[in-house]
Amino acid sequence: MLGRFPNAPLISKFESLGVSKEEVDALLKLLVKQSGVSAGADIVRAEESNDYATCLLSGAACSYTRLDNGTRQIYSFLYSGDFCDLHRYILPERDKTLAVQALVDCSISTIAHSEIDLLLIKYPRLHLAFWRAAMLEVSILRQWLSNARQGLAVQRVANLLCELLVRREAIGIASRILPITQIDVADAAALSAVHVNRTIKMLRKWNVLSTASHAIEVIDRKQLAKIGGFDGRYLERNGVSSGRDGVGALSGGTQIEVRSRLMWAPGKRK
Amino acid sequence: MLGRFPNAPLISKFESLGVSKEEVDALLKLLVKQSGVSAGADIVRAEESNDYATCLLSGAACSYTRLDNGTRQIYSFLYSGDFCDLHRYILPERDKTLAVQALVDCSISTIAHSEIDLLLIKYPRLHLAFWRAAMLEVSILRQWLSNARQGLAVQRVANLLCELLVRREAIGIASRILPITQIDVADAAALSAVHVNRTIKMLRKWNVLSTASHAIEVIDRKQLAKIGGFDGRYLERNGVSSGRDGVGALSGGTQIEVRSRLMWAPGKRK
DNA sequence: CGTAGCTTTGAGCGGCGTCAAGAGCTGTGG
DNA sequence: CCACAGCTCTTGACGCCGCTCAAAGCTACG
Repeated sequence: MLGRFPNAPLISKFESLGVSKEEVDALLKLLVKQSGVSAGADIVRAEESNDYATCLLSGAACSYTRLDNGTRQIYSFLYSGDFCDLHRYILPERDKTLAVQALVDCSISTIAHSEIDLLLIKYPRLHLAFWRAAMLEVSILRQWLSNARQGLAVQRVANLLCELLVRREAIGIASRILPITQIDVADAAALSAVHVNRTIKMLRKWNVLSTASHAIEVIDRKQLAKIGGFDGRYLERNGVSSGRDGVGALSGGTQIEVRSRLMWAPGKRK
Repeated sequence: MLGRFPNAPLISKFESLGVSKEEVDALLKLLVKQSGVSAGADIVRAEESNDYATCLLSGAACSYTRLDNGTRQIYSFLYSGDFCDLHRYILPERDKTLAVQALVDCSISTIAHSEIDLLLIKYPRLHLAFWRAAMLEVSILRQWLSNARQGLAVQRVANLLCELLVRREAIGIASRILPITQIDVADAAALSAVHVNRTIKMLRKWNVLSTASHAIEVIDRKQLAKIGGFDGRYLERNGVSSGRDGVGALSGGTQIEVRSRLMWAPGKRK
């Protein structure tokens, strides 16, 4: 699952952000040291400053902070091709409490800040792409903010699951089984784990999720999008609407079950 | 109040983002057509695409969307020197429902997208500053997300008022009377107007806000920051911590009452 | 086969929304 | 100068969603 074309998602992402193939290649050449991170471990640790940036090559992660009372607040999900800690390049003195944790087994790569300096000067379109990516993050965060404040628990959970589905598809993973624990969902939707469970129970009763216990498997995506009020357009990287029916990429789509890792991540999580 | 040095906040903002005086001047020369917007009117309208960007020279505004049920969702506040619609330059096909509304009387100026193209090429540090500003927005949105999900209404309102205080000071307004209606606070904190009122009532009883009815006047800023769990560092533009006591710029500070417009804006708001 | 972590289910409660009504302030038109 | 309209602010009663506490069943793994 991990092998084959580890750089494909990164390439397609940057091309959709307006970067030429030559420029992406220049970036790839500097992403040298690859390494693995097991599920539950931190990819970027809080209160630690690096002189390099980290790029997620495969797997899935989340950015989060740990509050005083111990709760983990998830702010966003990261997938193949996403940089984890560019804020530490551009604003090194800020967001020191923000960390990134692997949700499943991941492989990552790093690039020195000094190399980025040179890249930006040499390739203005790459520079523009980074700005675009930041603006996309703003857009996604607005969506999360809206989702967090508005509506019932069912809507919030449904919306979250829809985003996960679409973002996984964007990098070529078509499984309808989401490799995420209910606790992760709780921290991302800002609900208690108990109530997330009750909510999922309802979605199962409505035949939107599979009744197969111990896994989150989406059966009826359209219904899920309807419940969550999900509009996938905010996720499309190139900003060009694909002209679908208002639920983003959630219409049809073939499915290739990738059951490699679905639940029960060993998790050295605290 | 508006006159004198209309560009001062913009200059200081971009200088703190690492732009040289010469580059700011180049930007200023292109910000030509100035105009006024009265309180309650839209500065940027939803579902309208422009070929220019708008910069707020004076006053205060908020970015928002209108939900299906009619509620106004406020995502951020804008002050002097902030650009209102750069997302339409960098991602023209997205966030079409996002609008910007003047909270008080404002003066604005515009710059053509084509001019920005040229500026970015000629002045890479300006380009970098725009990226930095976007990252700052991400940082602020994370704070709002955290604030929206965590804690009680009192904390959320207190946190919001603290941000308003600090951001107004950052552009030289030292008044402790906030020119904002309780309804605006409600839409920004995602609470009902009724409950915001009750919350303010409590803060008044605790001598954190003035009991002077019909205006939000902060008396005890330290207490307010404590209640709201406010850490002003996320607002500092240059990213360099000023080494204060953990409540950002909320320590002391002279006050110059600027009562020009405080409440009871006529408001053609729907 | 025991332990650790995730999931499931129940009981009770409290914060915040909703609905409703009234009062205060401002600007407008007669 | 007064009346009116249209805000915003204020206050009360009531109901519900989601949190907390608590305990038990499942799955994986050493």
